[in-house]
Amino acid sequence: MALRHALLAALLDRELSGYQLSKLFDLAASSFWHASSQQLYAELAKLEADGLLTGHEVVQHGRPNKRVFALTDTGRDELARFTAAPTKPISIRDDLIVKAYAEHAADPSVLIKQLDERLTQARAKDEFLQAQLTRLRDGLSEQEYLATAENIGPYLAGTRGRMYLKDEISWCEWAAEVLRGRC
Amino acid sequence: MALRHALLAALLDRELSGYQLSKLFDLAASSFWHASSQQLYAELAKLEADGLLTGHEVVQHGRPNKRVFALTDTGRDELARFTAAPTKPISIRDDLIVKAYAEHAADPSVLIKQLDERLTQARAKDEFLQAQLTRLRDGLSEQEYLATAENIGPYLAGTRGRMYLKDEISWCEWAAEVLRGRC
DNA sequence: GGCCTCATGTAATCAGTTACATGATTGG
DNA sequence: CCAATCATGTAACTGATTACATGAGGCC
Repeated sequence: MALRHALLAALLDRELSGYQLSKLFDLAASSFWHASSQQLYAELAKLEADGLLTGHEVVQHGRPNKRVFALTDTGRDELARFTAAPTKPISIRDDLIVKAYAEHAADPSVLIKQLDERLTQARAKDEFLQAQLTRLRDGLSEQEYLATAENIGPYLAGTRGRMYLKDEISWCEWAAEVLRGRC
Repeated sequence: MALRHALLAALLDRELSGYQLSKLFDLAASSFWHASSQQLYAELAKLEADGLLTGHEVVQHGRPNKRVFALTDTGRDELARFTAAPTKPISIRDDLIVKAYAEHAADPSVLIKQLDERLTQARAKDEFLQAQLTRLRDGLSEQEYLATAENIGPYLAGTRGRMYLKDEISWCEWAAEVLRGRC
């Protein structure tokens, strides 16, 4: 039930369909949580069955109809309860770091290739995310935005996502450089 | 089988027991992978059954005997194969970021408390990890160490871990400050 | 005598991934 | 007519967590 609260948070002040949520939780697009569409539809059904969400059909023309979901009062309470509960720290579980750890057994060029690939991916994601944050700010400076905006949660989360991506970028650059220097 | 390769990497140039590995993969201590002791013993058994590791009893006096594990040639090959295979990017799945995303529904003071707690944990972990890295360098500067040391893998991985922790520290500080400024 | 570290597991459950599946509509 | 986007799932499996369990020895 880990995705559960991420879904409640995503639906906090808007209604979204499973498909729209699958865009938000997309691996490339999500700064705060990732989930596959299959997992999303399954969890949405559970959340509705548990009374934390209500879904209703939206008739569309020119494209298939959809079901959008909204928080119920119970859902809102559950989200508040979750927020107040102690948070366990996580650890990164990234195969790329394991590969770096095993550098001693690896062909350096193979490892460098992996680092370069990740670097490219991270740069692309960072650009995307930066654009999203800029759009959120809507012309305001960060300071103005954070002081005045109604709902800054997504901006706080997105900023954390960008920090992670920036680390990926600098670590990959640095590690690849170190390895190149040893060949 | 995700822990699998982390275990192979950890045993790359030393023999360790399940218990020693459980220290290495401890939530507070692990810069590159986390696993519970239960999971470790289960995975070690599988790895031995699959012929990637060999275990042998070490008789101790003053404390219980232990079984230490070493890589087999097959295990070493598997690790090389793993390193060369494409690496999927991961996404952070951190409840704390979800809580920040849901800031709009939360009591600010509750969220600030959560950020402060995480901040304290991250600082403690970072100090621990910094000490580990310093010990690895053994008097050398980072540059010297990285240029001359035999096996720099753990240092590369540990550095990534520290970057993550430093982000946690600055993000928690920043977000808490932003929230305090809005009360 | 009680708590901590060392040492190793079993069993049940939960969370997430992978593979497979379907069908409508829009745009080139 | 073919590919892309919109829209929603089922089923099998893998990986990780949680709860429970045991026993020896050292230290205060």
